[in-house]
Amino acid sequence: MATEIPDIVIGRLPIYLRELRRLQAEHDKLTTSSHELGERLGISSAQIRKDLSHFGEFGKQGTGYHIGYLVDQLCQILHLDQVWPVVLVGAGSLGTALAYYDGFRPRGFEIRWIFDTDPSKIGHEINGMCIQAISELEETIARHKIAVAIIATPASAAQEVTDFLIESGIKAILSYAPLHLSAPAGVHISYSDPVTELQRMTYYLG
Amino acid sequence: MATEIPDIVIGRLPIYLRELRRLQAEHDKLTTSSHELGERLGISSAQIRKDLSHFGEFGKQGTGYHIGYLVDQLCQILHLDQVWPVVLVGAGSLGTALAYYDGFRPRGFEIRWIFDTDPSKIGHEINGMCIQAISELEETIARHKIAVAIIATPASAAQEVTDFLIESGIKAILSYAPLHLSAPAGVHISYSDPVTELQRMTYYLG
DNA sequence: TTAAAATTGTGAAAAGTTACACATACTCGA
DNA sequence: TCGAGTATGTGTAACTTTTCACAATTTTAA
Ligand SMILES: NC(=O)c1ccc[n+]([C@@H]2O[C@H](COP(=O)([O-])OP(=O)(O)OC[C@H]3O[C@@H](n4cnc5c(N)ncnc54)[C@H](O)[C@@H]3O)[C@@H](O)[C@H]2O)c1
Ligand SMILES: NC(=O)c1ccc[n+]([C@@H]2O[C@H](COP(=O)([O-])OP(=O)(O)OC[C@H]3O[C@@H](n4cnc5c(N)ncnc54)[C@H](O)[C@@H]3O)[C@@H](O)[C@H]2O)c1
Repeated sequence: MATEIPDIVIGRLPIYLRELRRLQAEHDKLTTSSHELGERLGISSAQIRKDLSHFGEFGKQGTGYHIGYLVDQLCQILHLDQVWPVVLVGAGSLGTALAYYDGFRPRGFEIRWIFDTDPSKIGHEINGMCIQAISELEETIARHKIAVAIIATPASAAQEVTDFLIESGIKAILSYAPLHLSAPAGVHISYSDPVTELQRMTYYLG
Repeated sequence: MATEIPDIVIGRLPIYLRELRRLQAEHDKLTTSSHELGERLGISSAQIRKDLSHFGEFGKQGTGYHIGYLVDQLCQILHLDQVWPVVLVGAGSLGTALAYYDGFRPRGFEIRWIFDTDPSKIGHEINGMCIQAISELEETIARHKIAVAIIATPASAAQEVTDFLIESGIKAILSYAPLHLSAPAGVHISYSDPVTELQRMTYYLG
């Protein structure tokens, strides 16, 4: 039980959490089962049970899982018992949508600072936040001990931005720029590229 | 060689293609090697060779891969020797950013129609496209034989929209709504949820 | 011409992941 | 209290994916 937990297991926990929250919002039922959860997510119940068993025994035979309790446990495991402050770099059309997005806060994240290099954007406000010059990035991250950043710059700037973020102390980056980023061990990077997702699907279309 | 190719292999091909295009744009070198490509992507060279070997022998011993030729082959495999017309559902802040995004076209996709249910949005233009009522969706998809759609509606509408898209003939959907969607076999669904990505990373942060 | 270097494609081994199936334990109603 | 039903947690088997390592081929340079 104390061995290294596979990344692939960690990756499913947020999905479970998301669906449990939906169950909480929909039903007034207090419990669910690995079978119900799996049914709703297209995942086998055995897999859900095995995944959760890496972290403890959260269920009860005959009954299933208490939804609220499991949500709490998953939040603890994923370190979501706090709101993570987030830095956004790139205040273009995507960055602006992200800055206005109200779906981060209730799930544990909040974009609090926005940076850009375009002098015509610096000083303008987006959703109550002032777009700041990149020159202020390092001190902001240090002062507020920020660990999480989102990159929404063009691909051409993304590696340079990444290097600077990491140098400044950022430990997790979600990048929307369509390229692989290099980072030292200990820094976590996720990607969101709609085109690779679409291309993956068109393989299967005649 | 003629057996079923694993999904996980298909999923890496767009990444290879993306990096090959970057190589094309950067260098004037005409060839690359599995080692160079792997180095740039953080993937082992053996994996790249094995992946490609599912589809044929594209390389040359001692030399590596001709970049242009490999790009062409990957485009053929992924059915990117055409531009796929795409329907966008949901003209909110994210949908608007997507509608303006100029990164789709050069990689094989083009958003051509935008649908929404909000009467105050219908009739307005985004990037030269008129926002249309959902009631026109079915006929548009049929008339233009559209196979690909992007969902950028709130989660609460997404399953209903999905059902309608599929009923109308859509075969591949990229959804930004933060929930699992049900679809019959033969319909492909991909997801983009920044929060699950961030949550996956915070697991590793103290 | 020859030897060293580079590089592929691939069979086989290793590692990782998922599915199976069942002992165990709780619930509910008679 | 009992028996039927439900559902967990898990050891093991089956399957999938990655890595290894090398024969074969081409390039390069002496
Ligand atoms: N627009 C979309 O819908 C969409 C969708 C998916 C992915 N993306 C990707 O997201 C990224 C942003 O897309 P966008 O459409 O918002 O682009 P955009 O051109 O509208 O905005 C990019 C912003 O980044 C800023 N920028 C450039 N260099 C910078 C630097 N070194 N430091 C800080 N800021 C810098 C620019 O000034 C600009 O404000 C791109 O990589 C794009 O490929 C966009
Ligand atoms: N804004 C972001 O940066 C962002 C980032 C990631 C994911 N998302 C997700 O993307 C989706 C859209 O986000 P948003 O911020 O653009 O929301 P939004 O509220 O700005 O826009 C949603 C749009 O969908 C339309 N809509 C509602 N029901 C519809 C229906 N049945 N058919 C067609 N259109 C319908 C609404 O009229 C509205 O125009 C949400 O699910 C959100 O969680 C948004």
